[in-house]
Amino acid sequence: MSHDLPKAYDPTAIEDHWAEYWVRENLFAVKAPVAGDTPASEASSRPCGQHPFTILLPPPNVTGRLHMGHMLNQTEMDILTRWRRMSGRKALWVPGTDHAGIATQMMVERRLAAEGKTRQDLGREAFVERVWDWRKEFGGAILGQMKRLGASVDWDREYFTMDERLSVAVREAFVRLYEQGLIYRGAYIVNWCPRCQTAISDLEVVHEEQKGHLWEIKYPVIGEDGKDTGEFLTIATTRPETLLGDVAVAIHPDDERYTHLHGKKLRLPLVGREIPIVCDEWVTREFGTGAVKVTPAHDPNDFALGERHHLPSINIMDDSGHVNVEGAYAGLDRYVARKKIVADLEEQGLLVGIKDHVHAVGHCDRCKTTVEPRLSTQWFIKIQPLADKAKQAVNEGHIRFTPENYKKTYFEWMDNIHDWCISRQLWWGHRIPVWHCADCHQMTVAKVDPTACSHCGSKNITQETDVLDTWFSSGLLPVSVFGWPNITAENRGDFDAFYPSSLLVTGFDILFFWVARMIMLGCWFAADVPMPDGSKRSLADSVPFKDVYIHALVRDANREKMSKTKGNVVDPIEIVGQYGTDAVRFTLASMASPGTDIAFNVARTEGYRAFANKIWNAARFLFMNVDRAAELGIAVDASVLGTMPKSEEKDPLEARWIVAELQQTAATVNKELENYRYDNAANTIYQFFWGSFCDWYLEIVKLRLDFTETADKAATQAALTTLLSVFEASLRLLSPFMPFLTEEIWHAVYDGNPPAKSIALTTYPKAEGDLDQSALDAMALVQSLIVELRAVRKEAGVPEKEAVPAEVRIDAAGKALIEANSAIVERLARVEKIAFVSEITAGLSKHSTAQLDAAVVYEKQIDVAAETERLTRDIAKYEKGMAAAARQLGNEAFLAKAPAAVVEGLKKQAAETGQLLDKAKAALAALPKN
RNA sequence: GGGCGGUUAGCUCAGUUGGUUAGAGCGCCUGCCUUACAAGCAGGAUGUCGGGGGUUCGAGUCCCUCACUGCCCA
Repeated sequence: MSHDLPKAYDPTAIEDHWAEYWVRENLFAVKAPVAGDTPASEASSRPCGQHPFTILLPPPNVTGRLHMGHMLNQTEMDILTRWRRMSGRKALWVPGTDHAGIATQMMVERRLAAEGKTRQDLGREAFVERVWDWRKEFGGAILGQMKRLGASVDWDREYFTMDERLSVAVREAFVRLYEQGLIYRGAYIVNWCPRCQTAISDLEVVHEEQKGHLWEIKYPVIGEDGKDTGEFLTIATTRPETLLGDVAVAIHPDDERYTHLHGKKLRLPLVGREIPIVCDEWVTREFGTGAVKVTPAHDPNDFALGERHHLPSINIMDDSGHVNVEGAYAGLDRYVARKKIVADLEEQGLLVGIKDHVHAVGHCDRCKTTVEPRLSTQWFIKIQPLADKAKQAVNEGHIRFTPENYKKTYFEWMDNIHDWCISRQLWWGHRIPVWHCADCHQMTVAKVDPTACSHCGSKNITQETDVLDTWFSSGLLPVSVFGWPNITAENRGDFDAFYPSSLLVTGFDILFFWVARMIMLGCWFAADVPMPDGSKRSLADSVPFKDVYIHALVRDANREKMSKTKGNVVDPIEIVGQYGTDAVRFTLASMASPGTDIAFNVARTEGYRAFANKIWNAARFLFMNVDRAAELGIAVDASVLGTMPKSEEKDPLEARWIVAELQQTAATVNKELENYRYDNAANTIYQFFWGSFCDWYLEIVKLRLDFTETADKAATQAALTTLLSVFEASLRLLSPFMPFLTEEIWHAVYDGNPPAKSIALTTYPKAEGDLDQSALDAMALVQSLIVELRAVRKEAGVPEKEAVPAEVRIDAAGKALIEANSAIVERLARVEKIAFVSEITAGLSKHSTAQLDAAVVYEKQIDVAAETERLTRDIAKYEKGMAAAARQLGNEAFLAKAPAAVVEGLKKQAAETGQLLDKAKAALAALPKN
């Protein structure tokens, strides 16, 4: 690595190289501890900081491409993982993908369709093989993108939910739950997607408000004699086509309009079937006509009502949403059937009215098809026992949510949880380990494929065709990636070391899909794994993770949700190509305030690319000086690198100051990261690097870098040493946020002989020892003088390059400080000589702070108008401040009740403002009148 | 219908348990190619903290209410 850096920072020139290097060198792999390595006694007595930091990547869909949400998610995880690793903890980040049942099957079916084939043409086995082929070829895309972005994961541990070892866990979990009586099979109303032709869970249904109609239909009342009485009962429905499956009409028992109809029967229009009128308090009298048709096979509420009244269920639709009952509507699509039925009703004079009606309609999360509630035989998990445990885990504080609000959302859902439909009518996924016997019709549930029925011994058995919901397998990941269920004395090292994981970082959109289910399944199954010492595992040790950090959504610059249809999707890889990974990461980090959505604006990214460039150029400046020093035989002692820089009393002010600033910055960054305040942490570093290090320290240190023959070589060397050590520590501080840039420069700092393979393996800066407060105070005064002198120069119209004499009024201590550092003031404020006066010479325009007055001696006429405006504005500001202070200080109650420090502070401030006000008034009065 | 949030500078957002006269970045205006950086340097302007009421010595912060707005669940 050479000190020769191009003038402008070009991320594309360095990023690919480091991304490949990190993977190739396998830098972030964490070896599996040998079982018994961590005896229980040690495990429980380890100080908290020594626990490995373990984090699981929320598995992206294997068919997916990286989007901005992934990048935010991964940036946050990478920052924390790199930070923890550098802070001395063993840090393990496990990556992987999930098999995405429906999405992947769809993908492969689409390819088959291009060949003019269907999956049925291939048959199940050949089709699944095709999916594996597809996965081999394309399934790595999203992880490839992750590699490019430099995620510091352990690639040796990459998982895929269909892997053999994870499939073993899925089967084990199913069998155990079944044996515990928590899995059952039955005919219930489920959400059916007619396009995907599978059941989906409640969570996979997206409800959308939609304009529809409320059709009012007359049902003829049948008399005692079995003939129509001529009377009608008018029902209201949003789905007239399901009339074919009606088995009753329900009214509220107390609805006086219909009391006379109790016990009567109706004739189902178009069908002719006799159906009863039932009374049920579930009916809302105010809705529609107060009479509702009951179709148990096609509506969950009707299903429940049907159960209560022992009504039959008539399924009128097939898998694809077409009418499957004989007659005029047979084979029609549900919406075609609706039209025809409405038309027929109208023709028969049974259609009373059509009203506009807005209602929520369920759509398939995956393909947006309107979901059909449909009676079918499915597999369910009896969720309550698992939910109870999962609630307890959060209730007792074993799992913490950030932001905390999500705890409430979690409980809200857990308290209203329904049994989980886990079967899917797909071919791609974990096939349910149940075998049906053709002879005794019993089911055999087994971990190992059986050859005979466990009940009658018949060999005439066939495996269940349904597969499991993908979330069933991803819900098991926290236990399965660390070896469950095979936790034996020999191979339990991973589980002992890494379970429970430390943290889960994810979006709120999968809080229920995944987070809640991991908690349920994790608590349930881990509880049965004894602790390393053989003792029973507590709930605290059974949870899948200790912390959950929920991040927000990445929106576009106008705060709109990104969507393909709107065309406002920002492709992270594309943006990274333009601005560099580091700049995009920093953008996301600096805006990642918990609970707030991120409006992604490239203007911001541009700003952080500029930041990267700033650091790049600071490095160039440094190297230039190191090289010049080397020519004179001045070398920097490399032993100061890699540590927390220190300063001594004898060091120049700027050296003591920048070290103190670095201390403060490191302390703040560590604290903010501890609290998941990526935004505060990033902004603090930005402020330090640019606002303190570059704007002030570098400018001052130029004074010390004297390479002339007469130079004080020791002083130059000391300055260079501080410069380099602070810069190197700053790189380490920034590294989790900008890993590429810092890696590149860090290697250059060591000129090809780095003490480690990567900056990511060095030590994170941490505040040490006492803070040099006097240096901070002194520098603040020097800075304020420089700022005022610059301002006053500007107002006096002094050309930028010209140095002018200055006048300063300040107390004795201040004078001593400024005199000792006059070279700094002269260089940065561009003044040639400082005269200390008891009063600024009349006629010079001056600037004042509470501590000092400053002016420059310059011939140019004062711009009276501008000066008048400025002073008038200042006076208004000070007067407002004085009024506020007077109001409070004049209040007896305030003086009596407010803390002394607040009162003192206010008094001091009021006194300072009073002085500034007087000075401003005097200055205004002294302005020449025109 | 139930629940949760948001409303602070032109834009995007901070603002810890109430405490001194409300902050940042970007953008904007002015002047500078000052040998690390024009992706830069220096200086500057900008707010009835959504409206109303209350508690308090003191409210951007706590309570009530209204308005607008976003999300989740049914």
